[in-house]
Amino acid sequence: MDTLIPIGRFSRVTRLSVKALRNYADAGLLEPAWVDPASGYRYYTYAQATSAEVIRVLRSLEMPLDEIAEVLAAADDDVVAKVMDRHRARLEDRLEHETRMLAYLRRLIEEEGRPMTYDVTVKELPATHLAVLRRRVTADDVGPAVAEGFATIAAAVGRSGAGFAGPPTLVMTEMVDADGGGEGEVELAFPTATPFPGIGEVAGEERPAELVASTVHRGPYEEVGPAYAAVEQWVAEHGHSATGAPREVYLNGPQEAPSPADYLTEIQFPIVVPD
Amino acid sequence: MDTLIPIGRFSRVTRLSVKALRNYADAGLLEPAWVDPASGYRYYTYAQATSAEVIRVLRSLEMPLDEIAEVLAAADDDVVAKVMDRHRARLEDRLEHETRMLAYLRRLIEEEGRPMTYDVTVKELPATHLAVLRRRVTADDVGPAVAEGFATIAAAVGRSGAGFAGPPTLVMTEMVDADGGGEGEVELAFPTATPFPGIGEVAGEERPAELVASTVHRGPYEEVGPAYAAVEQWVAEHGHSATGAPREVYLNGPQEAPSPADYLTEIQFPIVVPD
DNA sequence: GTTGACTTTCCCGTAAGGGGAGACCCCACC
DNA sequence: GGTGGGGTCTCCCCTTACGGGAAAGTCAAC
Repeated sequence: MDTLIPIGRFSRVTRLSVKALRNYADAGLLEPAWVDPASGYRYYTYAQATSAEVIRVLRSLEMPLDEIAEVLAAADDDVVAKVMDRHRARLEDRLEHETRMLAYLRRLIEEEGRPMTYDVTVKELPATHLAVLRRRVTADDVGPAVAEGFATIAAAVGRSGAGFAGPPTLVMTEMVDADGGGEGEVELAFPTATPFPGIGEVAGEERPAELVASTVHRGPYEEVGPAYAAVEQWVAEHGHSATGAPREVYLNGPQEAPSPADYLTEIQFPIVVPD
Repeated sequence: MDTLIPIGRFSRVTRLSVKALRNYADAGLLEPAWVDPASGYRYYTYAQATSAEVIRVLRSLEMPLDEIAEVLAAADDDVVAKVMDRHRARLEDRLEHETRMLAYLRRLIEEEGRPMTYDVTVKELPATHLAVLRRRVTADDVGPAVAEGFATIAAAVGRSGAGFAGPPTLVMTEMVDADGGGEGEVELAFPTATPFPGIGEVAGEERPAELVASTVHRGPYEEVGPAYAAVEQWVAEHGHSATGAPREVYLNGPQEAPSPADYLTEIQFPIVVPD
C-alpha cells in the first residue's frame, strides 16, 4: 500500500525515464511521496503510478507541463473536462490547418511560387481618424485574438458614435511566427467618420494622408504571402521606396464571404515616389 | 529582378522575423543572394521570396529544418511529394493517436486509475533459445520500428530453420519517451525451438529458466500502463522482489486480433521469491 | 558631418528533458 | 564488519528554432 520504491523501480513501473521523473518532481507535477533528507533519494508509492500514467498520456498529447499541473491539481471533473476539450480543439484546429497548408504547398511548389498574379496599383489614401487597439498575440491564436480585438474596437466605436468609415486594418509591428508561442505585436484599427475619443484600451489616433502601393489577395489568409512579395517587388521595380510596415485591410470577412476562398485582403505598403 | 534588398525589408516581404532569416541562412536553408564581405550585411532578391514562403508553410506544419532543407534541395518533384506524404501520414497518425488518448484519459480520470483489474500470477519460465535483435528507436515511430524488427527476426529464424517456439517478446532496456525524438534501446526476441545461430544483426542467445510475475492486458497497447503498476505492486505486496527489466509478450497482433481492443499483451517481471 | 535607423555578432534563455561526470548511497554477500 | 556493484544524487552542457538584448559597426538621408 504505502510501500516506498526508489526512482529506478518507479521508472520501470511507469515507463517514464528517471530524468523525466526528476523533472516532474522539480516542476511540482509528481512529487515523491518521501525524500530521504540525508541522501536526497526520492521514494514513490504505487498509488502515484496513476498520476504518472495521466502525465504520460498528456505528455504524449504534447500538453505543456504547466497545463498538466492544472489538470492534476483540479479535483474538479469539470475543470479537467474543460482543459481536455480545449486541448482537443487545439489538436483539431491544427489538423485542419495542416491539411490546408499541405494543399497550398503543393500548388506553391508546382506553380513555382506564382499561384496568383497580382495587379499592383498606387493610390493616395486621405487622412483619416482611427480607433486603434494594440495587442500582443501568440502565433497559435492569431485568428481568435484578432477577431476578438476587432470586436472590441467595433463595440467601442459603436458606443462612441464616431461611425465606421471603412473596413478594419491590421499592421504587424513585430513578426509573429515561430512555434514556441512566438509573440508579436499587432496594431488593429477601424477608420472612423469623426475623431474617436478613446475608450478603454482602444485609442483614438489620426493617420495623415499617404501614398500606398496596394494589391488585393483573394483566398485564404494563410496564402497571402505571395501578395506581399508582389507588391514589394513592384515597388522596387518602379523606383519607389517603401517607407514603413505594410498594412492589411480586410475587405470582407467570415460574415460576408461564403468561404475562405473568397476572402479579400488588401495589402498596402506605404511608399514615397521620387520626384 | 535581381534587386538586392537588406534583411529587414526581406523580413517584411516574407513575414519571417529577422532572427529566423538569419537562422535559415546559417542552416543553409535560405542563403542570402549576396553577403557584403566588408560589412557582413545579408542581401536577398525577390526571387527568394518563394523559397521563404515554402519555408513558412513547412514550418507552420512543424517540419524540422533539416527536412525542409531536403525539400528545398530536391529539384525532383517526386522527392517533394514523398516527403510531404510522409509528413502528412505523420500528422494523421498523430491525430488518431490523440483521439484515442483523449478517450483513454477520460476513462483513466473517471475511474481513478483502475480501468481494469489484473490477475497476477507467478510462473516459472523454462530456459529457452532466443533470436534477438537490439534496436534504437525514437518515440514517434516505435510502432513501425518494432513491427519491422520482428519481421526481420522472423525472416532470419525462418531461413535458419531453428523453428518458432512462442510469441515475440520485447524488453525496453532504456526508456523511450519525451517528444523531441527521445531515443531508447529495445530488445526484440523470438523464442526458437533449437539454438539460433545468428544471422546478420539477429543474434542467437540463451535465456536461463526464471521465475516471473505476470499478467495479461487486453486492449490497445497504449493503455498497458496500469498493468505494469498492477504487477509491480503485486510483487511488492507478496514480499517478492523484482530483479530486472520487465518483458512484454505479444500474445496476438494485428494479424490475429480483429481490433486493438482485443490485443493481448503479457507483462512479465522477473522476480526472486525469498526462502 | 551627423543623426537615426538598420544590421552585425555574441551571449543568454526558452521546454522538456538526454548524456555524461563525479560523488554518494544502499544492500546483498562474504 | 567490510566490500563490491549497481542505484542515485547533483551539476553542467547539449538539443530545436528561434527571441531578447548588448555593444559595435554600417547605411543613407539631411
